[in-house]
Amino acid sequence: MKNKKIDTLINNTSKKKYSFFNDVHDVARLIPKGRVTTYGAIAKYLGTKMSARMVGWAMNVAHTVKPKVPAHRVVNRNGMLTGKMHFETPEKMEKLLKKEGILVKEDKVIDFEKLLWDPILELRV
DNA sequence: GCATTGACGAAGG
DNA sequence: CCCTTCGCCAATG
Repeated sequence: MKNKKIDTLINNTSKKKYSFFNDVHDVARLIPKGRVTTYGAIAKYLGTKMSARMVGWAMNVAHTVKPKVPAHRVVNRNGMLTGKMHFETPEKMEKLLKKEGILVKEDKVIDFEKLLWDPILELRV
């Protein structure tokens, strides 16, 4: 299986280097409003299933790339907002999520499984 | 260039 | 069922 789906979806055939980060950012930007996904799901989709850490690392620079990546829609496998502290402001993440209709309590996403947007399921061609 | 660390996740105790 | 360990790969010291 190849990651060509992403390339096709984004039509990103520029000279841009296809790095893991870039892919992560691309997938993250494809997350529909009001939905969330997990680091593992993205990693899995990209083929490096076991390296969910790298996804998180990519999120660390998510706010530095041109089109800001909606990192607030990415949570860990428990649906917990583990990365909120790494945002510009910790409150930003929850605020954005709630703004999109996602309920957050105790740093956890309510009905997380229901809102989960798995790229493997949604983007599979 | 080696060692440590990480917004994670699965498996083992 | 909670806690620890290991794996993964890139960045940083």
